[in-house]
Amino acid sequence: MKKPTISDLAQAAGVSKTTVSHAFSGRRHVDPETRERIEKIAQEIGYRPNRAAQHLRTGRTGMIALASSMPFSVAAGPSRLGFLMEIAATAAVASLTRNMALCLIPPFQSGTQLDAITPDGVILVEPFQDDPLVQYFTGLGVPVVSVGCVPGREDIPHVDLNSGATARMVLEHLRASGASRIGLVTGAQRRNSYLETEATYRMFCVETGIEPACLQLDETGGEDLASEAVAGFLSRRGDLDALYVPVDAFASGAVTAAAAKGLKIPQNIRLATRYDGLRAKLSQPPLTAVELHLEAIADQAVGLLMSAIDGGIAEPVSAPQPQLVLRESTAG
Amino acid sequence: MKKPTISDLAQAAGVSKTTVSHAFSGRRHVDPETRERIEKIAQEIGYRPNRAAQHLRTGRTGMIALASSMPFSVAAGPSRLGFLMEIAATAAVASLTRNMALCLIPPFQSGTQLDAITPDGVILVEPFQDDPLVQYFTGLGVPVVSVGCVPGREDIPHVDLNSGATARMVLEHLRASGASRIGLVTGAQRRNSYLETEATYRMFCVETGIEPACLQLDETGGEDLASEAVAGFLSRRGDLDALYVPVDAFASGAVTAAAAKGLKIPQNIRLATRYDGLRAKLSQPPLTAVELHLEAIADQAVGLLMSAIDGGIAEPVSAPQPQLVLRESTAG
DNA sequence: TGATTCGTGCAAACCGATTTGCTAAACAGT
DNA sequence: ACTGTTTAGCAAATCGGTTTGCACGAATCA
Repeated sequence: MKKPTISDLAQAAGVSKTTVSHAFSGRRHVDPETRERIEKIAQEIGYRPNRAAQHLRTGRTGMIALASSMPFSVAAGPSRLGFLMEIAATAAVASLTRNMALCLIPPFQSGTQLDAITPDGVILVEPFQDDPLVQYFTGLGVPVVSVGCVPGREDIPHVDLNSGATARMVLEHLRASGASRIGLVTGAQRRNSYLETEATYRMFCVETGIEPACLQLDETGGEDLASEAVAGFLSRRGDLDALYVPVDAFASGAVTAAAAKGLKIPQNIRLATRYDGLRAKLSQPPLTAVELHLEAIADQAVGLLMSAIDGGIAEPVSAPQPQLVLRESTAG
Repeated sequence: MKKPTISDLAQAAGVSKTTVSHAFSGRRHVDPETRERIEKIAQEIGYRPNRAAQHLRTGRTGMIALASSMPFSVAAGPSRLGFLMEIAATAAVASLTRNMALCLIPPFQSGTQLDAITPDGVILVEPFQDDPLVQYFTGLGVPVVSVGCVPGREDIPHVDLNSGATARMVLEHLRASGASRIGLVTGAQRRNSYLETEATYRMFCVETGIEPACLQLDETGGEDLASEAVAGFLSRRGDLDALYVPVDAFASGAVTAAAAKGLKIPQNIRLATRYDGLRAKLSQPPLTAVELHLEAIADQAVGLLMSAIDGGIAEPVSAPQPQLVLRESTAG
């Protein structure tokens, strides 16, 4: 009644374990006829290699991990979860087609026991500078790739989110739709997307003669903090007629803030965000956002990680061109 | 430079591998003094047991899986993801504190190779009758627990979602808020929550003399199908003045349908849903929903699974009492 | 013909833990 | 003093694969 082992299969096929192993791995040539016979019998008796035994010998666990350094359930909560989980869903499929399991790493809590997880590699979603997760895994010798560059660690393979290009696209759209004084609201953490966005914004301001207006918010504050802070921001900078708020939870807060101040969107103030999740879609009015192609990005990240694991050169890749999703919040 | 093994540790501590193993597992007594020395040295040399080796010997992978039989990215998409992922987030933490990894199983595609995943146990979220995932894993001898009973498989340990009680609570609230003819919109799949909800609804109708009005929608149709179908439903049953729509994506569709027909919520028609996710919160108007305590439920599910794995008796448990979250959509 | 290669397959070592059976010493009870 | 029991610890078998080194026959080559 026990699961058949390689020995059972070898015996049934009248060959040695070695031959069976080679037949499956292809690491040495075996007679095609023999191979076929082995495969047929394997089917019949329902043989599946024991992962643990493979792992023990090869050192590969057959597992990759997905981690976000964003607070998992706190903070922007369901919203950021959306972002992470869209990636998770695709990554899970991509992993499985490569015969790997995808496991989830909840937010890094000091002293967390990550011992349970010994992945062959890790995908980090939008890590920040000196992210402890990066340090933990690289210290363990586990290959790491990130979605969005790790600031200061350009050596770590990553899927480039093109945040600069995204920012420019959004800013130019805002201007084309009639805005002349555009403000920027980002997170206070040092994530690459924020840094690139800010840099591009400042450049854009210089080019167009806009006086920069930046607001940086602690991510853990979430929507509530944003609605409060943006209200204050709009009071201080009463001249603003548009906001680019990449973090969608903050954008939700901005909508509330505008409403509280009696500002109409888009008549008095235009608003655009980045991640095109439920928040952007269900907002009143719906928010102009950016289609980031998260599915493709997740696929790329998994592919990148695989080649990093296989020891190949894992050159950073660029995500597909982001695309504007025009909605009422920036209607000209 | 290699990772230290149990032999290295044994040698360093001047004992045998056996003693080291026992010192950690506690399966046999070792002198407290010896144990302390071993632990101290383990710390120093950074010893961690090799999971693969443990797995091979014990048959435990140290991994549990979370699967939803709901289409993962299709269908209700981000919305259902919300439901699943709130559970995933908590379950991941709960697993890790038990020194287990949580891995994600994307939707079951025919012929999927789930070989990559050989978990010690599986949590299924709202499975339906004859769910292939149930059959797959039970066939493999992997313990299964579910969030929401598997219809027809009361023998499988589960966290009872109390969908009947939830339905009654919502229905009574709708009536108390002034509705007299309440309709029900559920999914066509045979999930326990739908079945219980419908049964309770019918009973409620008998008790209160309401003529039942049920609509069942294919889940894969998502919000779009719902908005279309609910519009038709409302035309056919022009007398309805309230709807209970447990699936939040369908509830979103219902909102659209009502708007299209010029019906005001809640003045002309009241609307309540179940999962209190982004959709309910961001809807216009915001929807009355039910706080299901998904975090607690996820915790319970993990606990239940652990005892099922350890061979203990895993009695079904009941989720915490659901609570109404009153919002504008059912304002009296 | 003898040397060399190639194709095919086997036996045995190995990966790093857990677990079983055993020994030797210390201790207790009569 | 003798038996019985506990205590502490070790050696070796085991889990199920992968990988290395070698053997043997057939084909190729000089």
